Amino acid sequence: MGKKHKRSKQRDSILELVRSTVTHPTASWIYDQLKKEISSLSLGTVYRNLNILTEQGVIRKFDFGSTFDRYDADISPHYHFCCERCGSFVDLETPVDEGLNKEIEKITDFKISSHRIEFYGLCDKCLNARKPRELVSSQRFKKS
Amino acid sequence: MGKKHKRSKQRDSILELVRSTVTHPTASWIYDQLKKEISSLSLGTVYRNLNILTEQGVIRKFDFGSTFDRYDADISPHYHFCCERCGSFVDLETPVDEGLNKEIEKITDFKISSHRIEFYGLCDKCLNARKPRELVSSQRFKKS
DNA sequence: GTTCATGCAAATCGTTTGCACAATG
DNA sequence: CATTGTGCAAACGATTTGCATGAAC
Repeated sequence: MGKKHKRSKQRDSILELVRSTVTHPTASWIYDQLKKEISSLSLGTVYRNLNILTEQGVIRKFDFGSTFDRYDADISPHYHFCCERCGSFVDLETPVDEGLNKEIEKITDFKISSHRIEFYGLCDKCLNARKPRELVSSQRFKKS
Repeated sequence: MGKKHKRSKQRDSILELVRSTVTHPTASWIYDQLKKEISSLSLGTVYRNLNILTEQGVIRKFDFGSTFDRYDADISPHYHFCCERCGSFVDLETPVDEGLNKEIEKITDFKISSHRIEFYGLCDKCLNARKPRELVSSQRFKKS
C-alpha cells in the first residue's frame, strides 16, 4: 500500500514541466525553471516530489540502480544483469550485438560508437529465497 | 599524450583485486579489502588510482555518464542515446526488443523483467561542430 | 482538526582536492 | 633530484532530512 498523497501546486508543476520536455531534465534544472514561476520553491521540495512521482510510476528516474560507481576489470564488451532485490551486478555471456550500433545510425543522424545493455530482474539466489516467510520488500541495497 | 605514471604498490594491489573478482566492486569495498593488507591505505588513494586505471583503459567504470539523476515522463519502454560530447540524452524511436528478456532467461537462472539500452557516440550537432578550430576534447558536461 | 507538503538549513554520502611528506625512476 | 604517489583532512556537489509552519482534505 502506498501512502496517501495530497495534491500540491508544486508537484503538479513539476510533473507538468517534466512532461513538457524531452530533455530528461535534472532536479536542479527543474528547480531553476520553476523558481521563476513559484518563487518560494525550494530544492528539497523538488527532490521530494520527484521521488514521489517516481515511486508512483508517473515518471522514471535514470540512476543506474545504485549511487556507487562500480568497476570492472573485464574491458571487453559484454552485457550485464542487475538483480533488483540484492543489487548484485553480473556479467552475461551473450555475445554482443555489434550490428545494433549500425541500426541506430540508420534511423538517426548520430555517430554511434558503442552501446550498453543492462537486464533487470531477480537472480537465482533471490528467486529461491522468495517468500520463505515474508518478502523483504524494499531492501535498499548498501555498498560492498 | 597521457601522463607518466610511476608504479605503486597501492595501484598494483587495486588492479589485482579488481581483476580477481567478478562482482564489479565499489570504491569503498576495494578500500575495505585492501585496508587489511595495506593498513596505511587511504580512500583518496583508491579513488585516485581507480581513475587512473579507468583513464588508461585497464578497467572500466560504470557511472552512467553523469553525476545527476535524470528524469523522464515517458514511462513507456524505449532506448536512449547519450552524446559523449555534449551530454545530451535523447529518446530513440527504435522498437523495444521484448524477446531479449526471454533470450537471457534461456541462458541464465534469472527472472528478467526488463532491460535497458543506451547508445553512446556523437549527436548530429556535435558532429557538425567537429573541428571548426579545435576539438574541445574533454569538456566535462555540467548540469542543466 | 488531522494529515501531509513546504521552505529552510543542516546533515549525509560518494567523490575530489590541496598540501606536506614519502617513494619512484 | 625531479617527478609522481600517498595519507590526511577539508572541500565539493548532489541528494536527503529534521523541524516549524502552512495547505489540503
